[in-house]
Amino acid sequence: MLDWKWVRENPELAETSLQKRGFDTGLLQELLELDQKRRAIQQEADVLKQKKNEVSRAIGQLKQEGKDITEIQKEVQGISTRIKEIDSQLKAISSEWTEKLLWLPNLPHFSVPLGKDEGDNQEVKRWREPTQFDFDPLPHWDLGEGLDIIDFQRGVKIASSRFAVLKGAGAKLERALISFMLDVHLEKHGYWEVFPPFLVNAETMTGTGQLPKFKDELYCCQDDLYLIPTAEVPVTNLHAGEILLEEELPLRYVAYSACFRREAGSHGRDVRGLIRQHQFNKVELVKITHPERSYEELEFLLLDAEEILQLLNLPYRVVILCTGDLGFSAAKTYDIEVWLPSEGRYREISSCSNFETFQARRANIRFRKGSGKPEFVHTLNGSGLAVGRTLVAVLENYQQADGTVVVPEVLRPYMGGMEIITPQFEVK
RNA sequence: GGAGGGGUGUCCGAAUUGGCAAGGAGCCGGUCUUGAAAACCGGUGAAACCGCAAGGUGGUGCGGGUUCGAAUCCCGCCCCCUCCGCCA
Repeated sequence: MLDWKWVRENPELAETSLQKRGFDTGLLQELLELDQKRRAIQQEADVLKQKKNEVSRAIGQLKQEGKDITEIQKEVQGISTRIKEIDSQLKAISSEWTEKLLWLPNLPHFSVPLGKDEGDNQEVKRWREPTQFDFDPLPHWDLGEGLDIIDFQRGVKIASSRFAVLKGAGAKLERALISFMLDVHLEKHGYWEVFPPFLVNAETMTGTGQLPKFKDELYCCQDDLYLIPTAEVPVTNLHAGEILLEEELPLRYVAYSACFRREAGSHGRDVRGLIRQHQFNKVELVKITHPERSYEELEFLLLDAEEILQLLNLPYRVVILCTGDLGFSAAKTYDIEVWLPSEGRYREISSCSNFETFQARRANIRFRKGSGKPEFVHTLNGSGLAVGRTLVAVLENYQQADGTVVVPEVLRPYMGGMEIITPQFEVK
């Protein structure tokens, strides 16, 4: 949610800023008009209410003095009726305005490069060169099936397309990656671990910006509950409606969760393999910071996520998303992309964003400076990392000519000392 | 799921025969002090909204209703606690 006072005072700036995203500014105009109407109606209502309150107080006085109140009572009855009419108008226009405001995206930070789509994203860093092979590297789905550690067919059978089953060393590798990532962020980077609910209510989904606009991307359950598309949602909303102390900022959380996405708009993309699943695991970093320090915290967050890939010795690059490719709620986003030999290109494995006050306003997360008025915090998050895609990257980058896969050294303690994944065929 | 109790600010907590939401803690300023603490004095302390301002609206878990006027009365819902039932 944008700072509406600022928008009202700077409508042209808001408009050009939204245009940079390629966002149609018709909605902004509608909101500005509604806002004007709303204020006019509220002023009318407030004057009448003031009158009503004065008269009501006078009635109380007169009654105590034992005087007759029938005349004055009749007079104020008319006012009350009128107030009810205006109030219902006000309520209608206010809720229309509030609902529409939730559809307006965040404004890009000034440092975000101008651009139309992902083709205009700018590479800002590259770590190690793409892995070289003296044989033709296989895609992870062939490796996974050859080693019998990924079962795509049975995933589809028991659920639907875009579901897979990890087996044996594959399941263990997934679990090892989760534990490894959590431990690095806990022990080395000083985050605090939380294990959140995977189902949340509509209010929580609205707080981080998934609702109302992206309802089609979510799995809805009964009882007004939704499956989370990322741990960002429950973790950021932990402090919804709260007033934090300035001294306790920044709050830094790391959370493992399964993530559930309908992928409604991506038919035909990444249909093979584990890259785009309806359910996947992710270790998420979330920071709640002082507004003055959020951008330096974003840089550190990015480094924390990058370090996982460095420890795994996987080649990657970092890009900054241009205005046209920026997500709905973000003011600035870095994507980390890992090298995938089978595709011969880098693929997104982490997205690190600063949302400034956009989510804090929706979820009403504030902090208090001394005894001053509460102010909105800045919220940030980033994948640290997407586990399924990391597993893909490990399989593809660590594969050998015979179809076996070397276990990265840092993961061996989590794999019972296993050094090479070889075919197991426990269950056929 | 059933029965009972509860939900008031940053925190504690009063007011429920309808009539401006007590009091305290905290916080800020001051007096005193070498400094601090304590004490005392004053201020502040209820989201949010409207207004250039003065000020106003609003505000007692949420949403409605009755009334000139609702924390208080009525209806619906949510959450917490205790007990019962069920359950990993």
